[in-house]
Amino acid sequence: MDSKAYPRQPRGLALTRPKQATDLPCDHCIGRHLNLCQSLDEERLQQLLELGSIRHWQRHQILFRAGDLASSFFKIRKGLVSVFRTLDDGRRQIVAVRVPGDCVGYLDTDGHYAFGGDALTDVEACSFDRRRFDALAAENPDLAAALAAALSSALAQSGESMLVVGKLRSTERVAHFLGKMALLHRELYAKPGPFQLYMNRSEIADLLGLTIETVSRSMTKLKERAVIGLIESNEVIVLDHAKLREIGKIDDGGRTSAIG
Amino acid sequence: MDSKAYPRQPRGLALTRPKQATDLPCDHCIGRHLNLCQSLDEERLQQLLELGSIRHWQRHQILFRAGDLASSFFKIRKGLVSVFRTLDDGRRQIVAVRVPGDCVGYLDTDGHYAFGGDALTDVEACSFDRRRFDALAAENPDLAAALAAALSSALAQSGESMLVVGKLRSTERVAHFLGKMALLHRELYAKPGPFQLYMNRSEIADLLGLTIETVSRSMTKLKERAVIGLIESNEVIVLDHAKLREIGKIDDGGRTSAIG
DNA sequence: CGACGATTTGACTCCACTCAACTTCCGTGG
DNA sequence: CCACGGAAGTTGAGTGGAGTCAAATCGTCG
Repeated sequence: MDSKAYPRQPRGLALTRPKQATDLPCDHCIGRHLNLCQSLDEERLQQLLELGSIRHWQRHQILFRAGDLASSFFKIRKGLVSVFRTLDDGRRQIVAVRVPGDCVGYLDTDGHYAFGGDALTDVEACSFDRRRFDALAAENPDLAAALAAALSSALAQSGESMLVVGKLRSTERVAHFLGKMALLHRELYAKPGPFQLYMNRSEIADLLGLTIETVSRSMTKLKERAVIGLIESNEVIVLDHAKLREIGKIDDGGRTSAIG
Repeated sequence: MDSKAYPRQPRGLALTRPKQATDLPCDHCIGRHLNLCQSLDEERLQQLLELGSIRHWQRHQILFRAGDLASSFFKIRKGLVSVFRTLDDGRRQIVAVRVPGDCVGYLDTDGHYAFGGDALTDVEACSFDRRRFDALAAENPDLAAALAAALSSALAQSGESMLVVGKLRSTERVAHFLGKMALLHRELYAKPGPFQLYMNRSEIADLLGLTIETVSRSMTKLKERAVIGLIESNEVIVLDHAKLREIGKIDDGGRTSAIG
């Protein structure tokens, strides 16, 4: 119905770059999900390491493009990656934000990437040949199990995101996002205080299924209610964690930790 | 913000029951996803079969409840299962609809089901002990690979759902849903013609992040435009497949087939 | 028939989108 | 040094689409 084109605000390279993008700790420090190196004997470990090569991307560079041949996937070591899908008319939905330790680019339809992958910050990732990895996994149950665990975790996160986008109001969504980012920050740095969002309003909007204006207004509301404080537009401090979690409907215990 | 309680229309047992709910073909007929019995030797196959026991549920019965101890998961043989999550105030989001061949109840946080599972139709499923299955998978790479494939597929579907719920307008969402259901119908029965939705307006609304009234209005619009026809409120015939896919933004080729 | 549940339809409201102006913040160059 | 331009973000006014509330219709079952 009424498929008018979305003239999308120009999504060119941002001049302002997050101050310490590459400062995000690497996965080995925090050991989240799919620890590919776990419990493999010497020989297998060697094989796995041979498959992977470390690569780097700058913010807003593309790791992989939806529809391209999915020859390899990536295990993030540093930085954040957005996984997204775009409609012909320009509407874009960020499906997940992946963090150090996560894998991206593993999903394919018919051998082609099912989603696109963008570097939200400067990114360092280990690139694995998909075919050879699968072959190795087929002979190493532990590796396969790790993969299944990672996929399970991602799927659970994805389900939570569905709830957020499908059922929460705009300010609730933004609160949810900020709450999850705060958790991520604590997990990565194990310290409270202000933190970077690493995403601009446009990216947050595409993640939450809102517009940049609505995101901005929601942030203002949360600021007015003294739930958060804004150091800069991209730097946030949570003033009332309980309230933020309540508004954002973040189940306490906070075991499911990523942003997805 | 303003978390007023949602008085939710009574979701009791529906008196009207889909005519041939148990008529949905079982997985062995169509071999979708995670074929657990594939490529196992005799001994392993025997072990696997010993883990599973076939169970039955009626429409609107609960397979598993979010938060309960996730002692076992289920491979659907007949029928449809909705996987959902509920907020304290009653808002509910159906995260995925699973079909014969799929597995449900595999996702857990800390050993407890991360989502709830409802029978959308009468359901026949094979129940597996989670712990013992994982142990078997740890020794059978093929099994683990099949599991990973199933999870990958589910994750890709989940991503597509995010796009639908996050970026499509109400009528587009309903069109998407109907298009996917039509595909499912063709896949299960390999024939065109009218088909059952197996879901009432309330369930469709909870799946698409809409209200029952909006779903109803969207269906009326599609009917008025001669894209679909309604035999009964629950029985649909697609009059213009191309148009339906166009409105619902269903990428052609239609390889990704499930509803999730 | 009468009651109830499911769905449809109507009237109205409100939240989020659209369009537009304005502010900030940079960086560049006169 | 300040002027200027561009990009990101904020704010405002107005619109529209989906939600809310309510009534009407339809179908089924007792």
